[in-house]
Amino acid sequence: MAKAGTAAGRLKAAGVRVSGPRVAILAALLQARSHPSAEQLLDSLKVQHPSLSLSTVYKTLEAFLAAGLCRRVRGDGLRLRVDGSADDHDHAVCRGCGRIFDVERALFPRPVAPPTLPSGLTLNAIHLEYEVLCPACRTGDEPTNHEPPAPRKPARRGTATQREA
Amino acid sequence: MAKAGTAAGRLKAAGVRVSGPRVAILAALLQARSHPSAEQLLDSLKVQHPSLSLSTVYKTLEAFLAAGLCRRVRGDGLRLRVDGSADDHDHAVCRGCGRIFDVERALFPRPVAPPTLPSGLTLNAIHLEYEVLCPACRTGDEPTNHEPPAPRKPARRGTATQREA
DNA sequence: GTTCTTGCAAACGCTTTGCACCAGT
DNA sequence: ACTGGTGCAAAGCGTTTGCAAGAAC
Repeated sequence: MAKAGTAAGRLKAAGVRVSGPRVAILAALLQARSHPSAEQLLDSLKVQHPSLSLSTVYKTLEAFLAAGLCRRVRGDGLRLRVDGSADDHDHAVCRGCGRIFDVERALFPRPVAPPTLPSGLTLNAIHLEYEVLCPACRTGDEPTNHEPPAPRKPARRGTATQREA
Repeated sequence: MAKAGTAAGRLKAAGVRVSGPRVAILAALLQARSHPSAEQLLDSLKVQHPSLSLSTVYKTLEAFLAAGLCRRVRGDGLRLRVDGSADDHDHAVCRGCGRIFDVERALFPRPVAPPTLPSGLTLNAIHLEYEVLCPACRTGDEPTNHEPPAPRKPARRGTATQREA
């Protein structure tokens, strides 16, 4: 039986069927400092698992998400990004390059839950996200693209007063 | 010259060229209680502007975003949703049906900004989002889909411990 | 008259799905 | 032996783009 800390062990513990691809994907996820997209995961695994396909990555991630083995990150908008660490923390997204950084939740002391939301809404969770500029993007004033191959259409157009909610 | 409050007036004030479609789209945006997607906007305008095309809606929204006439909302994930009201407020997204509700910012008294983020990140903005259950989705325990035709793959799978960041 | 917008159609990127084969239990 | 994961290819959805005709300035 696999040791508790290993990827295989975690899979068993979560009740997901163990397989080569799954172990590899989970391992990559756990050791990833970035918050990889499906394609980034595939790329990082192509060397050891040349036969691995993108659809397997997606299906596997869906299984992991359902099992609570990773979390979905909002990030740059229109692409799936996952977070291998299960513990609660917030995210800081760089406006320039789209990279996602982990932020200790304690940094932003959040109230215990706002009294009542309008029109009978039941609060489920509060999601907090920091929009930041990372060191690399700050020095070079212009968005210095880095890690992620830049999603479909991230922060471009330095023209006018553009804002984001 | 168009009156200040009208859609045409706002367009002029924002320095965007005025045109039939633009006036119509902005008007629809301003009076929309929901936070429409591009396609929802198109649908709501098809009656009065049958020739309006989806690509025009997208291009127009991009112009509006750049001019600060509306804001992008994170919402349900993989679809563009816009918010016609320019003033600062937060959003509550229903986990069941994906509808987006406005929330007064005052409801969540946010600290003035956390001191420092890790590794030299410069704070740009803090985004706050409530994950809620709306009255309709709460009574019918199962996600009672409503307004938006349900995006690609929103909250489904009642199976396991699924979570979201 | 010049510049920008419109609308069509086609391309695009990311994600999902169907299906036959294969591996885990 | 059975259930469920894998990989391929194709479809799907929302969005973007190229281009010619037309409208705003």
